[in-house]
Amino acid sequence: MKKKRPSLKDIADALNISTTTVSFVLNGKGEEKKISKELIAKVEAHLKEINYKPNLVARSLRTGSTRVLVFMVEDISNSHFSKVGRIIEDISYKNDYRVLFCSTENDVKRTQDLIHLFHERQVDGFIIVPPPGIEKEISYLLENEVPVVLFDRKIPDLEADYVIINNFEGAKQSTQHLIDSGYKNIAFITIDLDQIQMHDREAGYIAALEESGFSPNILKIPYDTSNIPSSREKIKKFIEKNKDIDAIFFATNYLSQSGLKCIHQIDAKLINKLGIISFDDSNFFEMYSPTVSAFAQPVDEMANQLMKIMLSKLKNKEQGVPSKVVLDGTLVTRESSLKK
Amino acid sequence: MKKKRPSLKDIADALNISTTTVSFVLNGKGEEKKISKELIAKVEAHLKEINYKPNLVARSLRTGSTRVLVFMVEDISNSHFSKVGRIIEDISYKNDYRVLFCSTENDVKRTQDLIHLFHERQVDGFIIVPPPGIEKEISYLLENEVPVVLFDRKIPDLEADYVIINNFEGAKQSTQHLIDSGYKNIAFITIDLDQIQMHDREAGYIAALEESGFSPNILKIPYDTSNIPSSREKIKKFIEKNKDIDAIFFATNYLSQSGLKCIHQIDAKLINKLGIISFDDSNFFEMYSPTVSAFAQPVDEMANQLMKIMLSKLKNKEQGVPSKVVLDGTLVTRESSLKK
DNA sequence: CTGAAAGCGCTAACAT
DNA sequence: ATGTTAGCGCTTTCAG
Repeated sequence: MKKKRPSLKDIADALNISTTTVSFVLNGKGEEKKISKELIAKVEAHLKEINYKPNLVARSLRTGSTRVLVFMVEDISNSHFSKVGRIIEDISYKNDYRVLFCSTENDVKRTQDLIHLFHERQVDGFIIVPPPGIEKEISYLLENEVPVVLFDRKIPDLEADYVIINNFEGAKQSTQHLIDSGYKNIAFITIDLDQIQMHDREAGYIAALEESGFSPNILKIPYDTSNIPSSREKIKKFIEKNKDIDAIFFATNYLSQSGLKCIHQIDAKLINKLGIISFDDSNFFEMYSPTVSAFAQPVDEMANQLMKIMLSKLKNKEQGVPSKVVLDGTLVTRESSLKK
Repeated sequence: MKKKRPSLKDIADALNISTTTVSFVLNGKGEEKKISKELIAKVEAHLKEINYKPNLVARSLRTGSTRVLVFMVEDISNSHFSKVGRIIEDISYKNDYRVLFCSTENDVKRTQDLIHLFHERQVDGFIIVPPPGIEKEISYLLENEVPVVLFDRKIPDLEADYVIINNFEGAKQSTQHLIDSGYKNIAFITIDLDQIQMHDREAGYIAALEESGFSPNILKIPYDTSNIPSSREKIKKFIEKNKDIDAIFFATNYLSQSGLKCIHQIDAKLINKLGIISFDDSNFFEMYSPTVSAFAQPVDEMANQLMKIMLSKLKNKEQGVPSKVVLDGTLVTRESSLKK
């Protein structure tokens, strides 16, 4: 049963009217264009009957807009990002945009490919968690007046809109919380990545310790191995070597998960002696035993701000001064950071 | 700096040649079309210089192909699906296709929207984990000769290609493993969903028990609440009520994760007394304490078969008899299913 | 109130 | 060896 997809023209021919009329009805402009009630009804009935689906590729070529946005994050399966994504999707939908999700894995090459892929396919806007080294592609988009909003981290020296949180304050508060709980020897396990949000978290950690007269103890793991055995080895060795540590502050939620596993491997009882807190929350933390404290980012607000900026850029092609939004997070205290 | 995106025509004009020539060079058909080396070099140099990006929307409209595939699964963040997705992406890339990922959440409405969204945008093929009730949309795609391959589950009475695993055998083997480990009172916790793969898993469980003369003990959780507190309550009550249970077989990896949390809440020591096995593996199971046994699906092979079928459908528009592939999984035994 | 027709950027059959 | 040109399916201006 060979069914050539029906086109607007086919419909017009079948009804003996012009494609213009069909197009107007299709786009709900019937009233506006003063097409008679009867004709509108007739066309709509026919559209329904043959279950007509317009060819949006043709429409996009004509209108110059795909009504598609792209949401590119480090890892869409990370609950922090997927929660933001979900809200973005809702807001977009209400504004007649669809959103495509993808993971950069913090890999420049992959991110470049994705940006080109979507830009060539004419998506209308990008919301991006930029991996290190992606400045050039972002600038390229900006020069071509493609709406771009960064989040989670900014790119220094780039005049782009962004929504981030105050990483320094968050890290400082988290560290302070451990200090307040009575921990005295707090280690910081982070990713060895030259990104501003990581630097800020480290600085916040150090600042809190210094105020209380404690000294920092930092382990940096290479990013590319953060999910595989070798990084776990590093964490394991670090913990075994530093017997005096009584608490650990992990710089990201996935580091915490790796770390928790290491701690368990070293000694099943160890987890109950150590104070633990994680930057970024995770569903997993509520399931773990003990439940894990975290510094949570304001997911709803981030998504709302992101879309507010994006929609305004989509509306006014002329872009004024970039919006630079810095939000505050919230400390979520659970069992892992109580004094043992 | 208003930069109108350059078109093929702009380039042709700039170089004083025709768009045909530029198009041929752009598509690497220069040699084939016997365009002189010098001209090819000149055009390529210019393309590079202005960093030309073709408008793929226009190309797609013209060629009728977007070279985009869609991979729709229940939840792309579930490691079972994301692993398959990763391989699919690799194979697609090598064949010059890009793939878009999305989650159906097993929701018909959402899946319908996604199918329409992508079909209207003319994607070239769909790889789908079909939620219950999606038959009509799948048939629609089939009738319109859009390549579709189902996986993880088939739709009874629908003549579609699919790649699934032998759920009955897998469940039977898993149950048998618990029996072999000495457990005598094995419960089965599953999702109350009228889907064939769930029925098969249940049947496999029952078959194994019957062969050994044990009797089944099944809890069915409504799907829509599987991730939220109420389902955990159900699991909790079930476990508390059935004190004699010495092992539990969870029908999916996310059920296992919920279940593990419940078990922990009831009694932190309980997990060490109960035998646990999960259908579908998860990264989480290696991290948990104890590590969790699982019946793992053959991820690589599934992805390869899926793409083999998809690529052949993409090549030969005429579709013959649907390919129906049923694979075997592997039992991965870890700490949780050893005799305690 | 409705229709004719131009054109979005690209490809490829057909000319030359 | 390179150019001319007709569309792909749709929107929208302008005419009637």
